[in-house]
Order: sequence, then C-alpha cells, then structure tokens
Amino acid sequence: MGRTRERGKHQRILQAAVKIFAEKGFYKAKISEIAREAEVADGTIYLYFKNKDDILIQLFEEEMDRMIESMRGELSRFEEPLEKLKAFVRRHLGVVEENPRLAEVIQVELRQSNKFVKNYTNRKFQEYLNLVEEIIREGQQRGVVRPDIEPSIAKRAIFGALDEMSTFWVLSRKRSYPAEHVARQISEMLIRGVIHPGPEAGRPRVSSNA
Amino acid sequence: MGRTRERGKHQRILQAAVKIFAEKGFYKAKISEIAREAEVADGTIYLYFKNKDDILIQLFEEEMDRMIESMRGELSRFEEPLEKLKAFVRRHLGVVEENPRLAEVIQVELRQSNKFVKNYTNRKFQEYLNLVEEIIREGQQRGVVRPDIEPSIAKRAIFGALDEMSTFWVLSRKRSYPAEHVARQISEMLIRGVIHPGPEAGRPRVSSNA
Amino acid sequence: MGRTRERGKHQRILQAAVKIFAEKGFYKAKISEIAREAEVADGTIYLYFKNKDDILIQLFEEEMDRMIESMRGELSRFEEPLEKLKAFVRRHLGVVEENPRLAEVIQVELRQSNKFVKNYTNRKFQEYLNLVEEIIREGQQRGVVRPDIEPSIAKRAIFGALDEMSTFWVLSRKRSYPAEHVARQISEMLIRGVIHPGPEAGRPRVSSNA
Amino acid sequence: MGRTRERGKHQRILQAAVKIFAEKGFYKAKISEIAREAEVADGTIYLYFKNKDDILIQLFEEEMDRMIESMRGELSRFEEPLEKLKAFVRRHLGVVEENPRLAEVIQVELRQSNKFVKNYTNRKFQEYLNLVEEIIREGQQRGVVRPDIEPSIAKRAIFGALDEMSTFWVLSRKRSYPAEHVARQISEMLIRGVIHPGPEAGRPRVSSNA
DNA sequence: CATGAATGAGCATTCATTCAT
DNA sequence: TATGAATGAATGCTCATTCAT
Repeated sequence: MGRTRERGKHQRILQAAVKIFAEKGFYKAKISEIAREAEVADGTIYLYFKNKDDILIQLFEEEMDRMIESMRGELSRFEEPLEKLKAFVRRHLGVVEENPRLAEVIQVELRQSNKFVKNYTNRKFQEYLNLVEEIIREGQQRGVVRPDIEPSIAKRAIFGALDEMSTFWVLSRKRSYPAEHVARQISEMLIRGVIHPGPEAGRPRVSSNA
Repeated sequence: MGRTRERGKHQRILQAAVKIFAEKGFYKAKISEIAREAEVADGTIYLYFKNKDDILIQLFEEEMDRMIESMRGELSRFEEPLEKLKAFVRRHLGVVEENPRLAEVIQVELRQSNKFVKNYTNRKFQEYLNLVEEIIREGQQRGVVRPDIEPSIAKRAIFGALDEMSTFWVLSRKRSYPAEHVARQISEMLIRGVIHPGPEAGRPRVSSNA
Repeated sequence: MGRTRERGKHQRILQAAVKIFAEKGFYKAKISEIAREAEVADGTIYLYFKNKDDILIQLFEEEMDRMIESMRGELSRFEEPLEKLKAFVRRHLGVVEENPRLAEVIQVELRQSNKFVKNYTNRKFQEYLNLVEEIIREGQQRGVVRPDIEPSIAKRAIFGALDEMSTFWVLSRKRSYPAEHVARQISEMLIRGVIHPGPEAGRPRVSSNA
Repeated sequence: MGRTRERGKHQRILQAAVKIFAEKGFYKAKISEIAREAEVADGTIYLYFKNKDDILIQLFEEEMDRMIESMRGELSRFEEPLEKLKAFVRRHLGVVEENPRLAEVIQVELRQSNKFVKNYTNRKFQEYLNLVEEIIREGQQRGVVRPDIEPSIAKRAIFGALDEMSTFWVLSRKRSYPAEHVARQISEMLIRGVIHPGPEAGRPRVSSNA
C-alpha cells in the first residue's frame, strides 16, 4: 500500500477527470463517474483531492508545469527570437492536436476558474504566457521586433490567436486543416505583425518555411 | 399589460441575467436570484424562457444580433479593407470596455455552450466571425491582403487575439492600458501580419494613427 | 396556497418530527422520513426550517412556550406556594404522561443541544425552571419555605427529580405506577424537604391529598 | 507486546474516547479522532471494540463498575441510613466535580443508549440506582424513613435531583456553588423529604453539618 | 399573464469499517 | 497485534421547474 500505489491512483484519477471533464464539462461531471472511470471508490478521490474544485486545479497545475517545461526545452533549441516564436506556435498547436481532451479542459473549463475558485490566481498560466513575453522582449533587444510593440499586449494577442484556433478544433472536433498548416499560417501572420521594418531592405526575413 | 410591459419583463430578465451570470457564473447563478434582480416571480421567467439554458442562449443571440448590426454599420463607413479591419478591432474592444459584464458572460460562459446545450451550433458567433472573413477576402481581392492567407484561419486568429485581450480585462478587472491604446497596438500587429507586400513600394500603408 | 396552508404544513412537519425523533433519535432520524410522515416533499421542510437542527430547536421552543403558558395558568389557580409546588409537580408529570413522545424528544434530545447547536442557550428552559424558583422564593417570603434553601439549587433538584421520573417512564415505556401516584409521592418528598419547620406546631401542613 | 501494553491500549482508547465524546458528542466524534488522541491506528480500535457503539458501552460499564465499587466502599463507612444517604449525595457530586468530562459523557451521551443500542438495558445504571433504593429500604426498616415512601420512586427522585445538578455544572461549565455546598443543600432537602416524623421528638436528627 | 409554494431528483462529501500487508 | 489506505453506503440540502390559484 506504498508510495507507488498512491502515485498510480493519483494519476489514474487525474486522467479519468480529464476524460470526464472533457466529455461533460466540469459542472456536469460527477465524482462518481470519475471514480468509476479511474476504477477507485468515490471516497478514494478525497484521499488525494480536497474537493471537486481541487481536481481541476491540480490537473491544470500539473499539466501546465509539464507544458511549460516542455516548451522551455523546445525554445532553447533556437537562438533567433523569431524562430523561437515560430517554435512556440508550432509546439502549442502540436500539443493541442495530440491531446485534445486535455486542451479542452484547460481552455474551456479553466476560464471559469476565477469564478468558482475565489482567490485562485493563475500563476502557471502567467508563467506560460510570459514565455512569449520574453521572446518579444528579446526580439526587441536584438532589433528584430518592432520597439513600439507592448510585450504584455503582444503576448496576449499571440496566445489568443493560438487559443482560439485550439478552441475551434477542440469544440468542432473537426480538423479542417492540419495543425502544421495552421501553425505555419499563424506564425506568418504573427511574425509579420511583429517584425521590425528596419532600414535594411532585407525584410521579410521570415524564413521561407515559416 | 400591453406589449410594452411584456417586452419590458423579457428585457428586465435578460438584464438581470447578465448581471447575475457575470457575478456568479452560469452554474452558480440561481433562477430565483435572477427573478429577484428582475423584480418578477420565479415562475414568470418560465413564461419567457424555456429553461435556464434558454436564458443564456437568448441573451447571447440578442446581444450578438445587436453587436453584428452595430458592427456592420461601423464597417460600412469604410471603403478600404484594412481600414475596416482596424475599425473592427477598435469597435470590438470598445464594446467590451463599455459593457464588461455582458462581455464576460458571452466570453466566459458561452464557451460552455457546446457542453450544456447539445446541438447548439453557434450561428450568431459564426456570423460575427464571418465579418472578419469577408474583410480578409475583400482585402485579398483588392490585393491589399496577402493571397496565401487562409481567411478562415485568419478570422480566428484575429478574433482570438481580441478575445484574449477582453478576457484578461474582464477577469482581471483592471485595465492596464486604455482600450484605444490596445486597439491600436493590436490593429498594427494584425494588419502588418496580413498586408500584402506587393511590388509597389507603398507599404506599410497602414495609416499613421493605426 | 395562503397562510392557513402554511401553518398547517409547519405543524404537520413538527408533529412528524416529534414522532420520528422519538423513534430514532435526532441523529438517526432522516429528513426524508420526517417528510414522508408529514406528507410533504423533502424540500418543503426547508421552506419552514433552516436545517435539521432548526426543526429540533423550533420544536423545543414552541412546546416550551405552550408548557410555560399552560403551567402559568395552572399555578395562578393557587395562592399558597406549597400548593403551587404540588400543582407544578402534578402538571409536569401529567403532561409527560399525556404526551410521552414529545416529552422524550425534549428530555433526551435536548440534552444534546449544547453540543450540536453552538451558542444555543436554552432560554425557554430557563424560563420554565424559573417558575419553580419563583415559587420557592415566594414560599420563603411567606415563611413556609426554609430560608436556608438556595432557590437556584432547589429549582434544579426539584426539576431533576421530576425529569428523571419522566425519563424512566419515557424510556422504559412501562408505567409501573400511575402518574398521579408518583406525583403525590414526589410532591410529598419535595415539599417536606423544603417546608419551614417554623415555631408553630402545625406543620406538616401539607394537605392530606398531597 | 505483553499484557500490560495491550491493556494500555485499551485504556488509552477509552480515555481518548471520553475526551472526544465530551468535546463533540457521540455522533460528531470521529473514530479517527479518537485514534489520533489515543495514538493508535484507526484499525487498532477495532481490535478492542466491536464498533463505535461498543466504545461507549464499555466506557460506561467500566466507569459505572468503578463508581459502584467506590460508592459501596464509601457507604460501608456509615451505619446510619440517613448518613449513608448524605454520603451518597456527597460522593456523587464529588465525582462529578473531579471528573466532569466523564460525567458529561455518562449523563448526556448515555441517555441516548436506548436509542442507538437496541436491547441494551442498562444494568450497571440500575445497580447504581439500587444503592439508593437499598438505603431507603434500610431506613424504612429502621424506622428513620417514612414507610409510605415508595423506594423505587424515591431512588429516581433522588438520583434525578443529583443528576440535574450535574448536568447543569457539566453543560454550563461554571460552578456557581462549590460541590460541597450543593451537596449539603441537596442532602438536607432530600433527607427532610424522606425522614420519618416519628412520635419521638428527636428528629430532624439530620446532623448539623448536613 | 403572474405568482410563489411545492416538488423531488440529484450529488458532493463523510466516515465507520475492513483487510492486505 | 498493528497499520492505514481503501471502501462505498448513506444523507442533508439545493434549486430548476411546475402548476393551482
């Protein structure tokens, strides 16, 4: 009855929650359903989670941690800020494509977090957003991003564009275009919107595969 | 007990619903609270709305109709597609700024619509989005928008950028930047991302106040 | 659906509660059982009572009010403090005999009130007890009750003697002796314990039917 | 892991139970709390007690045994029935004063025993009460207690008087009067209520310190 | 049309008890 | 003996909806 079993149960419950939340939405999801899906007793859930809200919170925090870490790894592969931005877009949409249910829960359900969990300030989400902000700032320092762009506005605009696309995918459950194509389109738009029209003629320097 | 009075009740209930939904969220909002706010009896609500879901639906549809109409009027003032795009951004953010509670309900609560109202396909929202799609297409026809941009992707990216900004405003309840400033920033980014780098030198033709 | 009906439901619920509480005890009594007994829906109970505790409280307060009023009426029929004391004993035991279930709830369940209803100080019960205290004081003023008796101790001793007898009846459900006989016995004991052995020879003046 | 240790656990659990039952009441007391207080595992409790009810029963029986034995010892020190009665009163109130939590559990919680433990007839309590009955009978045989007093009624009246006083102490947690003073007052009242007003002048022979 | 008292299905959470270790 | 993780039955209370007036 040791640590290993606990971890296993904790994870099984979270996975079950993702599935049920994605199917029914947070409010219509029943604890007993999650329990059944996780193959544990109802009461067992309360050994690992304070209450129903807590399941959603923990779910979000764990997944965001994973996402942030994975994204950091990806971004570190690139030197150029604009390449980083492309990578961010590609990766974000890639994750959504591979894990649509998780994406759904995070997008749709967590919008409600401010409502049902008073005082839950969404640090993980901020952290994720700030990855974009940093890219923009770095781009400005290097002179490849227009200096008149407000990074804190840009990060939201960029994230919003990606997220809306994801929402569409997730809710419509039809992928009109492959993720890669969408990623390229959005990268182009966003990068063009952001690049610095320097005195040199060379722009658009956005690499041809972007 | 004539037409006006009846209409009045319908409206009063919708207004009350906006307030309560914005405060508590759809699921935590109680019909009795809405009734009290609207100064009608609980049962009266069911003379005007099929059920609780229907309040949200009607609310959304009426407001979107209003929004679409008003947006159409605004857009008709401009000839140039890129000016229209700027106008769209300006107006959208302006409405959110003026009517944050309504914006909150529409953004946050309606994301759940697919969940709780099976088979509710969001035509009004599509219609609104298509205003952007039309602008993009028109821009492509006139050669001011890059032809390789997928209008159905662009409309979502553009709307997403705006909506994320609104969500931030609405949930954080602090307006770090005035709407106008944000509108200008986002317009710039989006338009630059979309304009056609034609052979003529004239670009960026984005007018200086954009 | 007017006032009358409401009163009726309120009363029906209280009567049902007396029955169920007496049968099962407060904690084992289920709201749904009380509702069934009262022939109302579960939810209806919450239109009249804040929660389960509140049923017990209201039950107690209403019955004590009735008891206090009825006892006041009875006591006013007598002039002599010792006669009043006898009347108190007779009436108390009489009520218990006539209404054993109610007596059971009040005795057994209300002992727990201090536990489960924080800050519920039992004013009604105090008021009832004070009827005895007043009799004792009056007796002392008139010189028929020994002056060295502490009225606030005597009231508890007297009430305790009666209450233990009631508890016995109530819990054993067998009436080894008729109430009247017990009342006479207890009256005698209590009154003899309390009367003033004045210089006049005439005592015990306890009337022969006591 | 010998006998002593085992006994120790049994005792530790009972002591913990007294504490928790007194604080929360039987129904609100949790096994896990008792276990924590006793510094044993939850499951361990079930090695010593059949179930939660059984803890209360065993608690009651052990304590009543102790009380009865101790009371027998005390009573044997006196020859005179009326002195025995005074001793009973004194000792009973003394125990309550010294061990209020235990008194609370026994008084308040055990009233419910008939409810929650079907078929639990309270032999120990009967035995304790019968100590009083014997005193009364003996007094009647010796001619110091009025012969028209029903011993089985008197025992309850006397116990009731003591118990109500205890309940008051225990629930109010304030000791308006010291136990000794109360004991003297109650002894006087009860004894006067019970003594035989024989033809010989010498009574009330209640000794002056009573 | 309007009311609001009444309904009763629905559900998160608790906690006594078990049992594999 | 001792443990404590796991169980799952049990229930107070809420609130959308109805319908007699």
